Amino acid sequence: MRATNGRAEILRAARDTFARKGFDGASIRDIAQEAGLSLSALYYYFPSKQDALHELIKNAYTWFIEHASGVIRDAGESHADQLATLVRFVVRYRTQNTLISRVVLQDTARLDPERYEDIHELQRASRAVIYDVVAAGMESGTFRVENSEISGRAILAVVNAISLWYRAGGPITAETLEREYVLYALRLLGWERIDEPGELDRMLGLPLTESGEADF
Amino acid sequence: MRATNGRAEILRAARDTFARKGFDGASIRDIAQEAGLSLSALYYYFPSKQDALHELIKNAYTWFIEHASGVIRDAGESHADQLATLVRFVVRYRTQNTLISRVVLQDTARLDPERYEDIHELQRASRAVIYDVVAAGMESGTFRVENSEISGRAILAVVNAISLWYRAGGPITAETLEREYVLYALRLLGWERIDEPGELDRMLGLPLTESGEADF
Amino acid sequence: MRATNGRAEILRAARDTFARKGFDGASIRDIAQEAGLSLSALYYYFPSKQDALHELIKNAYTWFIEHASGVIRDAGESHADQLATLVRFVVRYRTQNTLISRVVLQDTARLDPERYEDIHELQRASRAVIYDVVAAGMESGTFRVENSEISGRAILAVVNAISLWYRAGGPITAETLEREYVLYALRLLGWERIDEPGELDRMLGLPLTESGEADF
Amino acid sequence: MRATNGRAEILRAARDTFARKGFDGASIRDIAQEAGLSLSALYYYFPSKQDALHELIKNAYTWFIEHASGVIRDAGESHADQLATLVRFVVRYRTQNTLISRVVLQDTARLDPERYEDIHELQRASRAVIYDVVAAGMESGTFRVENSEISGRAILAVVNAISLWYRAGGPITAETLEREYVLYALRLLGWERIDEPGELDRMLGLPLTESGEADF
DNA sequence: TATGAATGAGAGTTCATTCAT
DNA sequence: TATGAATGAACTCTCATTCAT
Repeated sequence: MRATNGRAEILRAARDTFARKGFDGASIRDIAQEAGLSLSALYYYFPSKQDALHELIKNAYTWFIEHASGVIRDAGESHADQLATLVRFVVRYRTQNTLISRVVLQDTARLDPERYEDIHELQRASRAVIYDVVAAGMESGTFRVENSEISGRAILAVVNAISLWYRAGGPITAETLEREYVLYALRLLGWERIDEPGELDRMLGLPLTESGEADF
Repeated sequence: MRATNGRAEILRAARDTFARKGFDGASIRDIAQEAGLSLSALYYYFPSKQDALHELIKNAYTWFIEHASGVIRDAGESHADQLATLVRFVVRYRTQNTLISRVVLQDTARLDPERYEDIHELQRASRAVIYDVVAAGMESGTFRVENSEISGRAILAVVNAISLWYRAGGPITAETLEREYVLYALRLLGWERIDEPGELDRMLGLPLTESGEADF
Repeated sequence: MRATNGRAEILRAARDTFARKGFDGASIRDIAQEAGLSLSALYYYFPSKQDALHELIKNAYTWFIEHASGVIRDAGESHADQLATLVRFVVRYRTQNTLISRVVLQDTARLDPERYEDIHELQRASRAVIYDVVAAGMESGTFRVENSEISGRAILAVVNAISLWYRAGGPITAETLEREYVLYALRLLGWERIDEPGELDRMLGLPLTESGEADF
Repeated sequence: MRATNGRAEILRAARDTFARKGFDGASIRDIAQEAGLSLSALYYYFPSKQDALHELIKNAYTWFIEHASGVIRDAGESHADQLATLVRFVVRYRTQNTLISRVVLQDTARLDPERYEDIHELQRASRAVIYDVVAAGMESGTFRVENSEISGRAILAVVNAISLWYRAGGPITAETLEREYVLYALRLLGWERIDEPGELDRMLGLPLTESGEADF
């Protein structure tokens, strides 16, 4: 008899297998083996491979959106502080959840149109979290860029790419990334005070209780 | 002569099909249909699906590396100018070659170990083009960052992501991206002069004869 | 008490599902759903799908044989009257029990050899009911046919086919069928008096207390 | 290398296997084995199991309809002769093509709605062949029944049932069936002259060049 | 050059069935 | 009585690939 919970175990196995081989390259048999279950057991919990992928991606976006809002709220009134905290939060998330991050990045396009619908909305909402902070900073005169979507997307591109190459225990630490990416993001947005002595360190000292570790 | 150039037609079909469905999601039959050829015709030109992917990716990297060096050379001595020109070149490449860009980005990981070997080298060389400019700029005091790999990778992440969302004819033009991304890149590297009046426009006026359009 | 009589409910569900999809096309899950029970509940009552089919068919034949004998007995001494009454009885049965009739007709051949054994006997006995009346009529000079099996089987073919196309509420009523098929059967057997005025009506007026509706 | 024609061989194998096990009970592997081909070879010729069934049934109805019309034409003006010839033709068809007959009878209901559409039309047309003769005979006063559909369907039921029990080489010959069924059919329709001496023999002597053996 | 025919392996999925509770 | 969880075998169908022509 198995100790672990079937459903969660399968999601974990699916996540790992998709991350390694891609959705189409991962067979249901691969996932079953990774989960230590029989092939047909997967079908007891998920009606199809697509459904497993959908749940994985949905959970990831949902978790991210829910926690990101709180993180910004806790960062105070300053738009620069909000953005810095958000970048730190995403860096932590991406470094601590490389596998699901990779799946979301590379396999969302494999969802069939039907199952992509709600994910599309979540994607929007997820991107809006950063776009909104940038837009607010633009209006308040904090950030000097012309288009919050383009600049927001640029910042996202940088942090999202982490999942493609980052490896825990490698030469580049998560802490280094946190520091550098906060610096890059604020420079990119034209917030010159980031280069004043102590300013970057102050931002890295802002409270960020969220560990960034998702529980699925 | 051009009518049914088998080999080229197949590569084009493979590129389009891989871009749309991913390597594992694309069947050889899909490619044959897209190419307007019979299944077996593909095997006359390519011993396997992996070989087609390999050739596609190899061509892409080779073309990029060859042309990028020239682009930098033509940009003159200034490291800032070199970097700006390089960014402009990559933006043009990514906006004009979205399909092959997508394949390289999403399907390089599907190459079998054997065929990945030389590609790995090309990837390195390709990244080195930008790392080297950044490193040179750091040494000369032009750029104020601590790590050329981290900052170079950040810039690459921004421009490479273009292929994931950019659509010709969409609301955001390639010209806009060129301007914004040059701005972001130089700000990110701490080159403050980019925000002086006229400087960005001057850089966008630098000669860049390369169209960015690859011929495969 | 009747609310969820498991066994009976399952038999009903199996009958309906087999009728609609055929034995091999019907899954145990289909039946469970139709019965409003869990999959495993079926196994509490029936050791296998084959057993459910077997019981269904056995019940049908048994019920038919038991009641048919009585019907004939009640019809009096005349072989023509006996046959007419028998035809009427079968027409009623087939129109009122289309589902089980369809199952018996189309799925008896799906019984495995072991379980077919006793059914085979019941089939024989069931057919013998009509063969015997025809044979008796032949001996008494009432019917002018040469082979009671061939002619009996012909009459059976007509009435059995009802289940394949008859639909309650459709343009052709059960009463019409009763009248026409009695006429056809007696004509087919060469009993010319059926065409004398009033004779058919008299026969349709013969007592037939059996409703034809089986209770399984 | 195989001597036989792939497509035809597969149709034959499908026909035999469906006849023996039913559409849902027959696996594609069964058919492949029966055809002496690999599993996947079947898919070279037929896109799906449903398509093979559809083609089988379509061919059968088409062949029948095409030949039946000619048979009636050759039978002369007499509606009784036409009907007798038609019955003889169907008896021959059913005794000589038991397998495809069984498939048509038992597996037409397994066609998916889409593929059933044109078959439905063919069924209608096929039944109309006999309904039309009966109706014509009714109008001319030859036949004394009230409803051509009901009586026509009754005659069809008798001849169609042949495929369910008839076995070449068994105790009952095809010739016997031809004679008996012509007799039954005409009696059933109230054509009393069939019982005049020599009449039945004359009818069985009518020309019927069609062998009844279909070539698929 | 190019194709039609064929194949073994493996894909996702469903099957009847079992068993501990 | 009834169920949730699980399984091995089998299902239809698609895969990349081969080969004779």
